Amino acid sequence: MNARAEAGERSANAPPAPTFSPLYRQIKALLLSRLQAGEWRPGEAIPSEVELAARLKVSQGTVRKAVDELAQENHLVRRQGKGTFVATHAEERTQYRFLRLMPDDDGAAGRLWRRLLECRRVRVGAEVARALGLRVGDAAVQIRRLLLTPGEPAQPVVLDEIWLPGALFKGLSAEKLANWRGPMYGLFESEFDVRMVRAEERLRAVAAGADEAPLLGVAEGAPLLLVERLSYTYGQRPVELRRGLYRTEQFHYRNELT
Amino acid sequence: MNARAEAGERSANAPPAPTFSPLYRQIKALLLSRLQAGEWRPGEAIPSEVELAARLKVSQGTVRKAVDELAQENHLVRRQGKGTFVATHAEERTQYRFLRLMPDDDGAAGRLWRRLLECRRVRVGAEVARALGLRVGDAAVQIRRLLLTPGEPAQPVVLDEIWLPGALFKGLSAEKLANWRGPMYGLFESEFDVRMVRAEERLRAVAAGADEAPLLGVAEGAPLLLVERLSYTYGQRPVELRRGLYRTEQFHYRNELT
DNA sequence: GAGTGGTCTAGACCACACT
DNA sequence: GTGTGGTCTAGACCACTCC
Repeated sequence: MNARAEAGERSANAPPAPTFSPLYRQIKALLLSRLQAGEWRPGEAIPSEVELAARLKVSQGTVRKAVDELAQENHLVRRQGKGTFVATHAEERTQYRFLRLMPDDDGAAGRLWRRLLECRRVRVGAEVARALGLRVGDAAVQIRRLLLTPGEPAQPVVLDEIWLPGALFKGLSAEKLANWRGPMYGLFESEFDVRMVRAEERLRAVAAGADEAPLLGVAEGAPLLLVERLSYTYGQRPVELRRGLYRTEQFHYRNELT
Repeated sequence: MNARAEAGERSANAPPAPTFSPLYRQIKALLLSRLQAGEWRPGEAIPSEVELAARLKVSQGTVRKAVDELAQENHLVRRQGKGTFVATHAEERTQYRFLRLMPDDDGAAGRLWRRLLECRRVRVGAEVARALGLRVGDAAVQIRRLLLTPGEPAQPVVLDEIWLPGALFKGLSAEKLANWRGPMYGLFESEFDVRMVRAEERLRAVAAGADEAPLLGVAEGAPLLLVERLSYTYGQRPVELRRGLYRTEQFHYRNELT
């Protein structure tokens, strides 16, 4: 594809084009579609700005603006002197990008331990189906796990329940999950080619139910923070539903408003 | 000040300057300091890019990059064909910028009604003093209010408790608050020259206490979402502490993760 | 038409990383 | 040294707003 040609069409048309978009946005869209197609893997470098500019027959400044926006949106990571890389959840820098839970005292946040409770294939009900864009009865992987404070005695902090579309996560098993070191989203990237690019969360306060209370070590009826997360991959496609119950006596959910 | 001269010094020094910062960041800092000094009021236009470029003896592109970042950080608002304006909380577009509470069903969010419960001058205790950077015993304004669903019967949704440094909010009274239409932060801008620039929130689930439960129309011990907000003005200076208790049966706290 | 921000270009030079 | 991203410039032209 030649982005410049498209730009030419744009300006050539007499009436104000209804779908006008500047050249750098066309290039941004092109790069996004290549990322979506998996042309470069997470952590890999994309071609340099000068090379992209030469190939697309535009100036380096135009490529730069496109890449700037993609970096801003966490699709790419720029590293001066080295190149521009596809963002990944498997790196120190961006690990737990989506985790907003923080210990009250300290900011550095000693990481939490994981304990897998369950991982099985299920058929989805109406609610999960709607959220993930599936049909009722479609296959899904359901995971339940605990996050606990490190050390002894380990205190449970989070009870997560996760649903993933079965079609995308074919070989996912309890064993794979248990043996994986690092963030779960890193596993999704490397084993299933699913990259989370953004997520929406809805928070509520709820009372602990009879099922959850013992797992979290609280009394039935104790207040818990319910965090419902819907994660999206490229193209606004939802690929993970997560329902977390957080104990917030020693931890809090941190948010920055700008 | 001549930004260019500073840039000259920077490059002239033989050793790598420890405080190196690119020209556009110096200009950004300059503009920020002028905003902080109140040179232009919220909603007013700042000088055009060409004018700033001429005055500062830099190219328009450099000014543009500085303004771009300030717009990104919500200090300025660009309007094509009109100019660049100082951001304000008093506008339709940015009203309730910091309010993340949403009704479950609908996205458009019918706005909530306010009922002022209390507004009085107090001396701050240790906790509030620390948060606001005051000394124990310093003066503060304490506000308590309810947010309720519109219509009849009105359902209480939020119980807010707010502390403001007394020195900054000298003439603030229950009357002023009650008569004000529009967002509270708009009142702070126009009457007290205090502009909220960013905020940090900490969320927890708590049980309704004996004091709050009747005000919110819930049973004692019912789960509530506790939202503690610390708002900052220019220069990382904290100027508001807010402690909100949210009922989340029909509403939720919405957050976007990127 | 005049003035504003928005896009695009081409070229120079700087800062950083690898080799 | 070579190649990468980062900064800065100067100038052209486009899109939008208001008069």
